[in-house]
This record gives sequence, structure tokens and C-alpha cells, in this order.
Amino acid sequence: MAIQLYDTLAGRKRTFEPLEAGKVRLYVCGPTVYDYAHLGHARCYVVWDVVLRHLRARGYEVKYVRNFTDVDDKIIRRANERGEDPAALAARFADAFDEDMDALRCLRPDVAPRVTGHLPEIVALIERLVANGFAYAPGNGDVYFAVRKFPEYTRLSKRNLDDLVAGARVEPGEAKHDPLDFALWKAAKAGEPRWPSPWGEGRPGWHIECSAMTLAHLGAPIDIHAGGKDLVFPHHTNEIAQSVAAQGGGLEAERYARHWMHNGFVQIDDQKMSKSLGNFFTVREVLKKADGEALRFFLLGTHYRNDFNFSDTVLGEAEKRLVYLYETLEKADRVGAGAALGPATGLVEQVRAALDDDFNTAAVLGIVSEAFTAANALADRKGKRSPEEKGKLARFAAEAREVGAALGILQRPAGEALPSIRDRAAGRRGIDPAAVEARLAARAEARKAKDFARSDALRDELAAMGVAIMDGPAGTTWKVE
RNA sequence: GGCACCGUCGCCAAGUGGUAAGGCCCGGGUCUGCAAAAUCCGUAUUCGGCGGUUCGAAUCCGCCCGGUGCCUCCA
Repeated sequence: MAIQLYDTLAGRKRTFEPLEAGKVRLYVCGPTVYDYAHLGHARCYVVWDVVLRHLRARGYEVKYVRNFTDVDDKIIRRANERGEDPAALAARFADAFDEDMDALRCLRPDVAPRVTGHLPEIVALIERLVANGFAYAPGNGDVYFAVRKFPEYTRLSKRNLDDLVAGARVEPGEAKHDPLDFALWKAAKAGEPRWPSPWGEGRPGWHIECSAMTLAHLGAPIDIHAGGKDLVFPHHTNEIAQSVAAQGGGLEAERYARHWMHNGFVQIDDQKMSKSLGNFFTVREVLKKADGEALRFFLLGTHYRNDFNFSDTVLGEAEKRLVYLYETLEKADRVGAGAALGPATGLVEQVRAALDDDFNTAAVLGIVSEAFTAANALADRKGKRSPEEKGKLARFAAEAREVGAALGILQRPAGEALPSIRDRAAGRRGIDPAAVEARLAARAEARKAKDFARSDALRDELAAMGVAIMDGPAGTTWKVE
């Protein structure tokens, strides 16, 4: 079955049709690196990572480009505040971004271009726009795009020009012919990074860099262009206008990107997360409290187009659920070890079908539940398992990992993931694992001697610390409540 | 004000014409030295409200109520 996706340009769900059969050119708007990645970035790039993984799982050869915007007002301002070189600051936060995305199990893009590496392409693109009559240089060192010359300007955002005029702004010093026009090139101001251009020294405007890097690394039209829903206007709107206009020929938006996808926001207490509201969380802050894979799992619990509310409670639930999934996997691995794989159950294909339908990760989590429950029941059952039953468990483990691969979870050995998640939870609660182990050892002695009073007292002590214990055939394990 | 989106069980969350997935919580059972974990059973005649279309609607249309976002930097 073909992949269906919600295309912002079409305003509805439609069948995904790449330009070239079997190949996908995917561009995702990357971060402006002036600070650490926040939860909104986490959600956004985890979502597109799932899209990438699923397209590849469906056999597409995907070239994934995600840029770093490393020339920008905010970077310059931040660097000036700190007395740091803007390029150095941007490079530092780009590295930090990669680390955070790695922690979230996001695959690295095939190409991660930076604005500073594409000035010639940007200048050439602007020159083409001027030559084509879509851009003008009023002589103050700026170059602007003439919005009204581009007929499909409002198609992506579905607004009308008059409304946009009402919100349009002209900064002092700008020389726009029309308030709707936007800057392609900005004349250098004192103390700002600058590059040479036919219009004098300056730097690229906000939107042109993505067009230039997309065209440079993927060509046009690309198959999917994606980003946060806040980018629909003006960023993606302007990208379409300039990228289509620069090519010459027809002026249909599809000449730049065939499909546009946008993810919903992360909210805190039902409100947009923003620095001004003081409800802003960086990925690193959250990763101090929670496992990266747990955060990823949490982010996949809501369909990518919906906004979702971040809360410690729900994040905690997600972490518990992830632990359950790994524990089940561990049991299935252990009990099914060495068995010949049982027959395939169709689980993987069911999951792929759900992902085919506009990447419905939330539905996937529902689909998978029953298989985990059944595996647990079988693995925990008393008595011996038949070879067929062991084969079933082995098959389950294999399928669960395949489903996990589609979502970017469950790829660690359970024996590695569980202690890692547990120890981070312990750290969060101020629990010393060594102290827990000592009590467990003492309790094992007591139980051996049938001294259940002492055994229970030790368990109570652990419970008071926030530690729950599980007696099993392979000894006693523990987890943080 | 304009444009868009959303409102499904106490909480989280799928479902866009065929008669309400899943997770958490909660109650009961099995297992257990007792527990925990695991598992089983139960838990929305109902999808913000009111109308309409239809043999049939949470799903389509209209109005109303409530919430959010974008229109300015933003994932």
C-alpha cells in the first residue's frame, strides 16, 4: 500500500508520490544554533526521524538533508552579549545539537549543510532572482523579493494577501517597495559578520539559505520538505516563492517541493513553550531526569501533527512503559533463547501499515500492546515451554525489535537499557544503587534462612527509599517506583 | 480582527461514514512465604452543546460554547 501523508500544500491527506520512483529527496529545516535544543526541537526531529526510518523501511532510497542555520540575528546578538565569535558560538551549539539528537536516537542526516558554507550559492540564487525580475536592489545594500510577482504566494499558508499586509512590518532603514516584500540580502551593519556580494558587503536574509541549500544538495523539485508548523508562514512560504521564481519557467509551488509536512508543537500546561512565558525546557535538562529513549518514546505517543502537552507525569508513564517493553523483550530473549523462530505473526506489517497512514506512531503503540502482553504471559507461565512456544517467543523478540527499529526504540540489549534507565531514575530520586544491592544481598540471606520477618523489614526499608523489588527465578531485581 | 487547528473514559491517546484501539489510574481474581512484577476479568450505549444530511455519524454540513496556534523571531 502506498504511503499517505498530510500535505500542507494540498491541505489534506494524499498519496505520497516521489518524483523518481523508489527515491526520496527529503529536506528538513534544521535549527538556528544560538542555544541548546529545546523540547520543541526534540519532538520535531524525532518525528522526521521516524518518517525517514519508515520511508527507508519501505524500500525508498532517501537522501536526507537537514541544515544548520548558523548566520542569524539571534546568533549575532547572543555572541555579542557573550563577547564570543558568532561562528564559534554557532559551531558549539551545532555540536551540542548533534549530541542531543544522538541521545534521542535520531539518525544523522546524510548532509548537514551550514549557511556559512553556502554563501556563493546564496549570492548566485539572489542574482538569478534579480535577473528574473522577482527581486530588486533599491541601492541601500539590501535586496528584496517582490512578493506580489509570485501568484501562488498564499497557497501554502491559505491566507490572503490583505491579511498579510496588516501584519507586515518595515524596519527602519529598509527600502521595500511593498510591505509584503522580504529581504534576501541584508547590508552589513557594524559589528556583524559579512560577506561580499554584488550589492555590497552583507549577509543572507532569513529564508534564502534554506532555498540555496535545498537546491544545492537535492535539486528541485524535492519530494518532501518538512518542519515545525510555525514555519508555514513566513519561512516556507518565502522559500517556495524564491525557489520557484529562481528556476524560471512555471510558477507552481510544486516546482520546489512536491509535499510539505509540518509537525505540531510541544506545549507546557496547554500553552506554547516559550522563553517569555518561562516554561522553556532544553533537551539536556530533561535528559538529566529521563532516559533519552524514554523521552523519544514519550514523543511518539501523540500523532505528529497534533500539539501535545509535556508533563513529568506523562513522561514518567512513558518511561515506565518503555521499561515494560524492555523487560518483556528480556524475558522473551531468555526463554526463547536458542529456539527456531516460530512463524511470522504479521505484526510488523500491521505496524508498517499504520505508519503508511500518515506516520501514525500513536496507533502503532496500540497495535503492539497485545503482542507484548501475550509474550509476557507465555514467558512468565509456570512450567516448561514447548519448542513451539519457545519459537513463538523468539519470533516475538525479533518482530518487536523490527517494530522498534521502525520507531527508533528498543534497539539496545535489554540487559543494557534496563540498568541504564533504572540508574538514571535512581539518581533522580537520590537512591544509591550500592545501598540497594547491599540490602538485597542481606535479604537474600534472610530468605534463605526463612527469616521472613527480617526479609520483609529489608523490603520495607527499600520501599521507603522508593525501590520496588521483584523476586524471580533468576534472583531478585529492583526498580525505582 | 483574519486564517488554521483542536475539544473522545479520572489522566494520556488512536479512530475522518458502518456502529468507541491502546496505555496509565482504579476495583476484583490468579501467581507469590508475604509482596512486587506478570497475567486475567471489570471499568465511556458514548465521543463539548444544539440542529441537519444519511438506512447509518465521534467521523459530513450549519450554528453555538470552550481551548490553542499563526499573522512578528520561533520546531
